[in-house]
Amino acid sequence: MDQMTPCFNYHDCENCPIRERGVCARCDDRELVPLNEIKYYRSYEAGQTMVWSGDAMDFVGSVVTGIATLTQTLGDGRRQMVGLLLPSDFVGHPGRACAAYDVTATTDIVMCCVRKKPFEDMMLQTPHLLQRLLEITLDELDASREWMLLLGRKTAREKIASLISIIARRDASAHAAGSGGVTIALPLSREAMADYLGLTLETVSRQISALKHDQVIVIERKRRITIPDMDRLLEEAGDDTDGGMPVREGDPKLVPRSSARQ
Amino acid sequence: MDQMTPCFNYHDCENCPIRERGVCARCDDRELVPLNEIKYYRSYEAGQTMVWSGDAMDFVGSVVTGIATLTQTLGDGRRQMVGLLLPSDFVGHPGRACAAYDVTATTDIVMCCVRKKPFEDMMLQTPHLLQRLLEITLDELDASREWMLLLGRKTAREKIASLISIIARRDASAHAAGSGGVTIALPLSREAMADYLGLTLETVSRQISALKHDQVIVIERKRRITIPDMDRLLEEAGDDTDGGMPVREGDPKLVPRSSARQ
DNA sequence: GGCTCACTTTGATCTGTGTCAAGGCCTGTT
DNA sequence: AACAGGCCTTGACACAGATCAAAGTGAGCC
Repeated sequence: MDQMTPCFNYHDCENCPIRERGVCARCDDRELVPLNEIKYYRSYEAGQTMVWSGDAMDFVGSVVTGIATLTQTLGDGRRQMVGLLLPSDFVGHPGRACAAYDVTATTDIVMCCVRKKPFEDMMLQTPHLLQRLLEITLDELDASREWMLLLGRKTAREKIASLISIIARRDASAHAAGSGGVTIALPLSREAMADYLGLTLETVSRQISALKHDQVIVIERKRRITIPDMDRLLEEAGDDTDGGMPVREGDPKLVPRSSARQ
Repeated sequence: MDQMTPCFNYHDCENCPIRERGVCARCDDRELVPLNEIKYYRSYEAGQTMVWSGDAMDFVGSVVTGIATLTQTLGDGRRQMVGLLLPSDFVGHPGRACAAYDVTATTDIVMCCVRKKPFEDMMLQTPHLLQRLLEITLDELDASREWMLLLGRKTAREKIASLISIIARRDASAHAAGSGGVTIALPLSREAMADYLGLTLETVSRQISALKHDQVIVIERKRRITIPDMDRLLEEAGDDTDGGMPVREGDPKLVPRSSARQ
């Protein structure tokens, strides 16, 4: 339902930037041939909504370059981002006719698409495709469950620290800064971060300021930060596998109760 | 690491209560033969932890009867339930050695298990198994994303109403009560509900009392409630696809901002 | 029947984060 | 240089839900 402006030509999959990680990663050269024939590229501009939740969705696709988000919306407009799509991530639900989320381009983006029916047919004949899609989906599921822990139980400060550390971990372009630190570009506006973290934009801004004040992060430009001490940041994120003394089992009285978010 | 007390005998899969919905649902009789040979049953008592997060997990399995939960824990003890396992649900991550979550039996439970290695091998040779597992995983992913919306953006009252309506929808044993209402058994303690919803036990209790006071639900016994008017409950849950007037696009000023949970 | 123990409810108070509102800071335009 | 329009930050205040505390309920046991 949008434009279709292929902005560059990967005519063959050989040189595709996501060859190693996409749904096609396990396919051998022979299997790539039919895929090559039915795929097509689609590009969208930053800010554009690629798919509306509830609309018919007749294709599936992979992000080749750029970043997109999956969001869900409540009747009254409250929004929650439920996924962040980076290059090689897959969009679409084989076997389902309608989109379950809004998909929005955060940056200019290029997708490698296949119409749903041919994709489903091909999947039935190509175990390598099926296997890889299962792997990807299982990883997504783990990631979204980790996010549930963040949304349900972390404080605003921990949420921000977690988001930054996740971006730092996934951002291939993150490169070491001067004194052993790491510099990253935030691909999201404060509002998008708020939608991701289940916070308001103001709280996001305040917590970023607080982390800056406490020198956990250094603000280069609004969308560019450096992390002088990654361990410190991970500590702030709260999910270091064990805060210090190794507890578990033992006297249940020592185990604090859940919650603590408010 | 626990007991292995098969408490009943489904020696063949034919009569298995989850034959229609489990990972094996798409397998034909021929494919069932090798599965039949490598599967084994395992049962656990209510309250027992079946798997500890981080421990080696050398099997995968499906819930045959009973209910279990997946939970994640932060270093300081804050807990978040990330999945509720009902009969036919699948546990385990092929291709991963360690469990990512604690798995705990909520009721007495029987699992149909297969050691991981044989399962993986068989999956490579049995597309029907692979296909069904992909379906199950995609559905899980959708469910967990819906839950992210709940955790990030719903109020306590909406969370409780959502949980009750989800249980009502999934509970096969839910049967019509007298005047068109539905009666269900809550399979969870208040504390478990709190862990699921990202709330405290006290807030759960208060909101249940409030819904009772407002006659959205009727409390039979503490763990048994009836829903006189399902539509009313769904309205309280907040995610009716559209609160009334069909908005979207149009004047952006009319779209309220996100958040509203506080 | 009375006791225990686990679970649940209810009350009083506190606090983290939402809400409302005002400015500040870039980047592009004329 | 001045202006406009997006973000982003900061402040003051409100309130939903957390926390601390105590009492109620009900099933199992002697």
